[in-house]
Amino acid sequence: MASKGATLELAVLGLLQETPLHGYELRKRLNLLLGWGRLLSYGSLYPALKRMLRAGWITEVTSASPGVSRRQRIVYKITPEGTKFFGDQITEAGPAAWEDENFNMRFAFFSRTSADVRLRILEGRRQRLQERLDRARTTQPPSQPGGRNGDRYVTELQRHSIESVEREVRWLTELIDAERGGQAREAIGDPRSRHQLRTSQE
Amino acid sequence: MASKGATLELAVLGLLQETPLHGYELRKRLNLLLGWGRLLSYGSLYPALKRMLRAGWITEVTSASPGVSRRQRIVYKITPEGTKFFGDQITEAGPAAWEDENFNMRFAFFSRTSADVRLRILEGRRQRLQERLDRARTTQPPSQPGGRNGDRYVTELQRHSIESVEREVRWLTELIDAERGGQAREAIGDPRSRHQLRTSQE
DNA sequence: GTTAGCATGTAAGGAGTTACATGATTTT
DNA sequence: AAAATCATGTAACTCCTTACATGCTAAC
Repeated sequence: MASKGATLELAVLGLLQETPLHGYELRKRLNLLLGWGRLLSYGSLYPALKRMLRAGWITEVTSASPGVSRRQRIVYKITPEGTKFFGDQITEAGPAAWEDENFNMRFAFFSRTSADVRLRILEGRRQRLQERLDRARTTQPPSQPGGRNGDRYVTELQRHSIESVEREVRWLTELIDAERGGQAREAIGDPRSRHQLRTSQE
Repeated sequence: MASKGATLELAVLGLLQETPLHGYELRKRLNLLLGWGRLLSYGSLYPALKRMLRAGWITEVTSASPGVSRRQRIVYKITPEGTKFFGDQITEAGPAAWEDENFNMRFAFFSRTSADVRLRILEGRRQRLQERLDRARTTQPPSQPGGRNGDRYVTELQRHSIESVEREVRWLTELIDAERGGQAREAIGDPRSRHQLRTSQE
């Protein structure tokens, strides 16, 4: 039953793994983490938290210690079962991991993913996009299906879409190289790499 | 009632405007037109066609003339009411037109949209993306909300997302310039332009 | 004291998917 | 004759949004 689209649940567990949080704060962080489009609504989040409570992945800890703020809030903590579920899901490098809706979330939690799983997810994602490109390139050239061949705007839209996907493929390739380079360097002790992940200044 | 998400309906009407089609073929064309991700399912398309029949936007024309293929198929034709509805919707240059889910479809039918509406939709879309960028840039720098500041992968994901949006903004700017250039050139009779839409070879 | 933002929820409904069910036609 | 693909649908379900409803607390 919990095999399909547990994206939201997983993201919540991922955040709670770092620190307990209440719903309102959770929503803000989820919007930063997942959402480059629509914002998550409360009507989506709170019922999800209820489901997760019932599943035993999280527990309510009504903020009893009015330390910083005396505002009462319902704080959620991850349970050992929740940690296990998160670990299991995040470790799975199957199709679910490289679908459009899930990939970004999986990527965001890559720090808690082993190197080989990271690599397989990145490669699976690239494969998926590559297939999409192949389909697009073969169905496009002959004649637009929109009646007369080659509506200017339709053509331009498709050109831009293809370019966007190509760009993402290049990005993934760089990341894959970096992952492989990282592994190789770990193995042979070489700190250099051209395709490194940009590290934050510190 | 028909103000919200009539994306699928509109796309169907747009295609039927060119030529009558049956469901199966419609799906294939919609997938090319709209879908750079998920494929439209029959469970979504056929009920939509039923709704549109009830609304009076299309009519069934059971393929009585077995010309090319003697296979019987249900062909849908757009009605005058459907044409009117499509025209009204496609003319509206409001927020609905530059949302993520709708923009591509609106763009795909730009050939049937007047120049001023095209321009307003492109500008609205660019504005929307610009706001998204501003939000992203201001909430990002100080310290990641994910606990310790700057998880490498989260940072990389956000960098790539911002770059993607920036790229789309540049694309829109080029298109806007092209539209304005086109209008200006029409007015003053100058055939030159650097930011022209790529035209198909013919 | 009133506005803005924090905080938690529920009910109704929209939009789509998956899985199922069926059968005709074309290609191999 | 079998397999692929064309073609049309329905039922159950998932996931999410909108709109509503409520009340606290901090800042101006």
